[in-house]
Amino acid sequence: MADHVLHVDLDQFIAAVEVLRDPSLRGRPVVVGGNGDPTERAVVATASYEAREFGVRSGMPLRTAFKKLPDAVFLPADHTLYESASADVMAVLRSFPVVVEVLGWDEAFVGASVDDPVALARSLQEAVLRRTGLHCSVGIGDNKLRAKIATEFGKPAGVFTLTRDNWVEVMGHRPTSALWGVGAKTERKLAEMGLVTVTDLATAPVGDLAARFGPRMGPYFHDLGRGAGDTTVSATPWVVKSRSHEKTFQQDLVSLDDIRREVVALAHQVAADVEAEGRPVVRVGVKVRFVPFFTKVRLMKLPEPTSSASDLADAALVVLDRFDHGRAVRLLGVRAEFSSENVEPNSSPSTYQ
DNA sequence: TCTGGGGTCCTAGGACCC
DNA sequence: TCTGGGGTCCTAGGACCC
Repeated sequence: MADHVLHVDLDQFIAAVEVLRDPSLRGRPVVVGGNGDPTERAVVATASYEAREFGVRSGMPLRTAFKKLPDAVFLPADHTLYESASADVMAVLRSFPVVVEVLGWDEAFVGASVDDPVALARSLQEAVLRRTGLHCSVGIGDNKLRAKIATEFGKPAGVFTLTRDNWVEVMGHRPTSALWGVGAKTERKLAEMGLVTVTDLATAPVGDLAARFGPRMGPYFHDLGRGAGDTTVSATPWVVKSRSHEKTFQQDLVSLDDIRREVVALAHQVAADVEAEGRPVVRVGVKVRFVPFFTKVRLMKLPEPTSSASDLADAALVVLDRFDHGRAVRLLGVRAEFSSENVEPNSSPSTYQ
């Protein structure tokens, strides 16, 4: 049982990996996203600190970034390179006597029973830097939520501790969107209830929250306000529940023949992932983003589980037929969902106050 | 400034059965 | 002929995160 939860987050991960590959990029504004062509339909995956100074942000259309900063270095996203760098980092973390739960390419929870978690954090940072050349920040908490939030206060390359002892002092006055799990939409709905700060949320009657957000989300938001959360750090690999591919077209698709052909192509990409996964698919979904920009998803339960590429493509076409066509299409996606049976159930989440 | 791609979880409503 | 509730399955939509 871990006494401390640490959250390790690589600083500027993608940009930093690109600089390692090409040291001449150091100190220059670097923007990674799409195919590296700033005139195409794509968004910024990462902007280096130098690029951020000019207002370039991740999620921003590449065309917008180009207008703000035409002299930046625009690079294509190289997933293979980032996966490899990520694996190196995780291996360094696992070389310590700790439990490592990977959260994504550039972050992980670390569970540890130690007397001095700050010293452990410093050791992790030093080892990651020495063996991979990458800087990271570390949050220390008494649960995952607090550790995750703490990391933001440690950036860049620092360590910050957030526990029940300083939760109210550090977080109480901040907007609810400072919480991991509260986005812009929820922040606005909470504000409509008069709940603006973290302390407002923490002291709101849980019944009011349940009435507004439902029997699970209401109490969940209440817990977030108090900083309560899961303490379990698990090294068990995550079992994926679905596989999908989607594609935004540089020119909108108009002809149904083109649309059908692209759906079949996406279904075959998904089928390749499904085959690699080695588990049959029970539902198939199709996503269509129509012009100008509204998105619909339709799903279908399959008559019986299958991994066959032609079955998946046929199902995707059946689902595609259920859309109202007539508008141009800017994005198509195909998703395959695996059965949730025969997957060990998640251990019941424990909370820590 | 025209808005990616890959995931997860929760909610609500209709259909259907008993 | 009209009318109960409860439970489960399925689908669409919303929200969030990296």
